[in-house]
Amino acid sequence: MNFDPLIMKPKLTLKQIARELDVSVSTVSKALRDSPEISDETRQKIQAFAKLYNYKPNNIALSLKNRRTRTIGLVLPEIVHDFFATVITGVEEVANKRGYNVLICLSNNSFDREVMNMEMLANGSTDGFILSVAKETQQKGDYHHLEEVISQGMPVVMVDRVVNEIICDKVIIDDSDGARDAVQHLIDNGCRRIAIITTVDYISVGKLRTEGYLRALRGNDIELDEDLILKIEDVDNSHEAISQFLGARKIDGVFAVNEQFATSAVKALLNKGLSVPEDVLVFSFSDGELSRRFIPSLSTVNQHGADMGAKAAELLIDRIEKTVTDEEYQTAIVKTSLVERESTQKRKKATV
Amino acid sequence: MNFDPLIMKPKLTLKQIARELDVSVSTVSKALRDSPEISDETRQKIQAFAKLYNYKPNNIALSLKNRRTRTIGLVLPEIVHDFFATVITGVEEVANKRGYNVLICLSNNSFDREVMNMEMLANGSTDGFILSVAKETQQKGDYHHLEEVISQGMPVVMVDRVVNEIICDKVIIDDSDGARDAVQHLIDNGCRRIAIITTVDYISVGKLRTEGYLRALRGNDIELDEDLILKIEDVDNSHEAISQFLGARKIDGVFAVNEQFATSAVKALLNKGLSVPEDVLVFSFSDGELSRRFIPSLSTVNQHGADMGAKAAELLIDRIEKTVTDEEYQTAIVKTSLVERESTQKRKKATV
DNA sequence: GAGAGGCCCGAAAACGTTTTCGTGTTGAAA
DNA sequence: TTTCAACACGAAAACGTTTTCGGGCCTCTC
Repeated sequence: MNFDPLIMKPKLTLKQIARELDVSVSTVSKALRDSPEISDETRQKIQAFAKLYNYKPNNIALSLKNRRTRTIGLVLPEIVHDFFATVITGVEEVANKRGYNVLICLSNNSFDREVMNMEMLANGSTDGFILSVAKETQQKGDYHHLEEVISQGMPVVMVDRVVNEIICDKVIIDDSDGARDAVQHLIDNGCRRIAIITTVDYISVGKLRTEGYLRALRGNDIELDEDLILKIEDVDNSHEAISQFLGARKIDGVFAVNEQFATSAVKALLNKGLSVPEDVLVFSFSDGELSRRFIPSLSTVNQHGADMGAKAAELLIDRIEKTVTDEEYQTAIVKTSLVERESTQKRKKATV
Repeated sequence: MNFDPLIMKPKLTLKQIARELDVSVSTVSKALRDSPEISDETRQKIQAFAKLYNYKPNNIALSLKNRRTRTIGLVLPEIVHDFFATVITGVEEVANKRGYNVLICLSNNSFDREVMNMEMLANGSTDGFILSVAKETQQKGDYHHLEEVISQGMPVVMVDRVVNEIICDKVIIDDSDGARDAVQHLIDNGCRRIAIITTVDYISVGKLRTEGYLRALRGNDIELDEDLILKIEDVDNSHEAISQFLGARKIDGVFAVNEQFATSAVKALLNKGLSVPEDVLVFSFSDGELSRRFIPSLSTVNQHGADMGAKAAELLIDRIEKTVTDEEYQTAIVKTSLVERESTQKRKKATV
């Protein structure tokens, strides 16, 4: 079936139906919406015609008229890591269920692109935003673009990487508790010299996870050794740093705040002649494909990204559809859960 | 800064500027677009005002007027696997560069959701589609929704999972060649009994990769052993099947058509007491985080997903912006490339 | 002083909807 | 026969733009 201009059938409009059936546009519109103003006869005629030619109202016209687009903007720093991918899945699912589309923009962790994207979408394309702020934005601390859209009356929900200075709905996980639980698990399994591989402090979640690590140590009266803390600035070139760090220290456990750090750690330990989990236990954050498939499979703190995305979409759409906006902004905390796998089980079982 | 209704400043419109400056709406519009019809004085006054209050035209109104949305719809089967994530990145990048937004919908490999999504977006939300068809759609062979949007004059570009029955622009990789090269590489490194772990044939890319495998064998006069071919139906529960398959056969090489199969294969081999790459070489398809981070890191056929997405976006936007549509539809083939890593290097080097 | 022409600007239509309001016709009640 | 309600439908405005067209006023020229 080649593309033949002759059989092109452009979208049907109310006006065309009206002309065809020799009624007015208003009559067609009302008939299709089952208005009692229209007689049964006319209504059935119009509905039959519309169905036959598969009429669907034009979304853009509806958006303009109703001044709402039934579209939500999702702005993410990146997408290649499983966590954000699952967030998208969650957002998409409830958005679709509630009749919304999802416009996705990637900031690539760049402040400028984040601002650009939001300005682009704020001009009518979107009824609200779900946002996980770019690394660079957190570093700069410049949030004028957020204040801007909020002051225009657009609801914003922040996910995971939130900024406290902005008042809006938020969805986060108990980063600190999750980290504490993970480290506690290491301690329970006999670890005493536990290294942490984390991010620099301006990344909110990195800072919180570091806190959790510290709390776990304190809670078990293990003296903090600052020398066992590695803060990574540049994630992309982290492997070398991790390798050197672990190579020079004697430890029995590693807590890494993401899968990348964790796998680098395992590799470094193997190169050093140690084995995981026999010599060193490794616990990771962010449960993704990588952790599941890795050998040894990695114990992780599951962030339930899909749940977070779903919750964020619910909050946003509720906010969009509320006429009265008197409800307090809330911060939903999605519970993490520990997923125990081979990397923390001393007696290595061949789990599949 | 709490959200205060009092400092709400809703979006500025031409009408408001006009009223404020005591001119007509048309004058404002022309002034902002630097029309020569407007005197310097008025123009500067209006532009200054617009800039001061940060006027931005409403996208929806523009879309309605121009009957184009500058938005492209991207419909994908899934997103948690790196390949599609990189495709998104590529699409997003050139779309943004050329002033387009990207509406993403996930079909979750479901036919119904694919149809729903496309119908939703086709009603004016989108100027065209980039699509990778759902598994279920390929299985059913029902493409009426594609014919539908195409007959309405919306350009469609298919990526990776294409269907030959539909005439439109396509972006694919040389699946068969890539697979052949990978298997050739195994042969060159001494493999003779090479197993393939692939998908069922209705998945277009799986079938093509299987073809490449067969071609490589033929090209080297290696007799085909049907018993070394494993076709997986259910990806999610594939590990058990792979484990049994490899456990019962004597081989010296494995070619897997995706990262999941490859990692399962490595695990199964290890459980069997074999080591990779010393005893068995493993080559995978789809170069993602998993292959890079795995131990041993996996040799893969890199699909260059970002390039594919970028190319698809270019094709689509060209098609959208062409007034004359006489150009032939083209199928762009993005070259794959082999990435050699530890899983096929007999002398295991500690690459980082 | 009158016509011509150029300069600026406004009115209106259009994109595709929905909704309010008005109006003509019909039937029945007075 | 008149009046009034119910009924069925159409006209028009509105959402926020852009663009075409027309017109008023000034200046120049003869």
